Amino acid sequence: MPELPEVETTLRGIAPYLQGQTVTGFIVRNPRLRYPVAPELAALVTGATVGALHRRGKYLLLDFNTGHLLIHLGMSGSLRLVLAATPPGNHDHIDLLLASGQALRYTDPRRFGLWLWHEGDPAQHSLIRHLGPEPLGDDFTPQGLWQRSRGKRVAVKSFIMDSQVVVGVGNIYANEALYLAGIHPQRAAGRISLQRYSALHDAIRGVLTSAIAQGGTTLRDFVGGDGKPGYFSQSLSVYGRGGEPCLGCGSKLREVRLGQRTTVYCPQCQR
DNA sequence: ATGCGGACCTGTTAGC
DNA sequence: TGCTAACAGGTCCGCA
Repeated sequence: MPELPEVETTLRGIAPYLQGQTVTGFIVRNPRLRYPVAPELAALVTGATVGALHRRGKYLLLDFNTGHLLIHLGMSGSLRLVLAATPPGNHDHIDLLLASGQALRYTDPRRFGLWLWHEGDPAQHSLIRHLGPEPLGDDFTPQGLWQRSRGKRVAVKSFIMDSQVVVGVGNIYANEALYLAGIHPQRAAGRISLQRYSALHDAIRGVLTSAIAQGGTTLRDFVGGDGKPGYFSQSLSVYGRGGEPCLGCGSKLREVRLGQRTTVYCPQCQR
C-alpha cells in the first residue's frame, strides 16, 4: 500500500497527535514483522516523550528524548490514531499508547513492515545509511541520475526503483513517471541521455508532489493517519490500465512483467 | 560489481 | 458456485 506519498500523508496525519505526547504503554500483539519486534521495546518507549517526526525514503522516524523509533510500513502496513479502548482487529499488531488516551495503532496484514529502536544518529542506521537522495530534495538531480546510470544495462524502471539511486519511487510512481517522461521502461539505464533524465527527474518530482497534494493513492484499504482516503488513484495514467487506451494517443497500453513487478506503458509514446 | 530471483506473509482477484 | 493459482503498494539477501 504505501509508496512515498502514502508515507508522507501518514506522517502529516499523525504528527500533530504525537508530538509532545508521553508514551504510557506499548502493546505488541504479534511481534513477527520483517524483523521481530524487540521484547525490550516496550520498556524503552514507555515513559518517553515524542519529539519530532521525520521521513527518510519510506521510513518513518519518531524522535524520543531517549532514542529513535524506525518504522516501515512494508507492503500493507498503515498507522492510525484510535482511542486506546478501541477493540483491535485481526492485523492490528502494535499499539503505542499515549497520555492523551489515544493509541497509534499499527495494522499490517502481510507483516513486511518493521519497528526498530535505534540510539544515536538515525542517518547512520544500516537500513538508512546507503539510501540515495530524497526525490523532492536538492540532492536529487538529472546530472546525478545520468552519472550513476553510465554503463548500466538494467532497465531504467528497475534503476529508478533502486533505493540507492533515489528513494521512494515504488512500482506505481515508477510506471507513471516513465510514462510522463516518454521513456520506455525496459530501456537500458545507461543508454538514456542527460536531457531525457532531466525529463524523468521532473516527472518523478511532479508525480510524487501531486500525489502528496492529493493525499496519496487509494488502493484497496489505504487510509492516511487521519483516516481519510487519498484521491490520487483517479489521476493514474498507466498503472492499473493495461489493455486500455493511452490517454495521449489512444494506443493500447501494454502490460509486461519486469523484475517481478507489473509494468504498464504506451508502446507509442514511450521509447 | 552487477543484476537477477527468491524470500518474507496474507488477502483478494482471476481463471478454470 | 467453488477451488486453486496468481498477484498485490517493498526491499533485503544470496547467488551467479
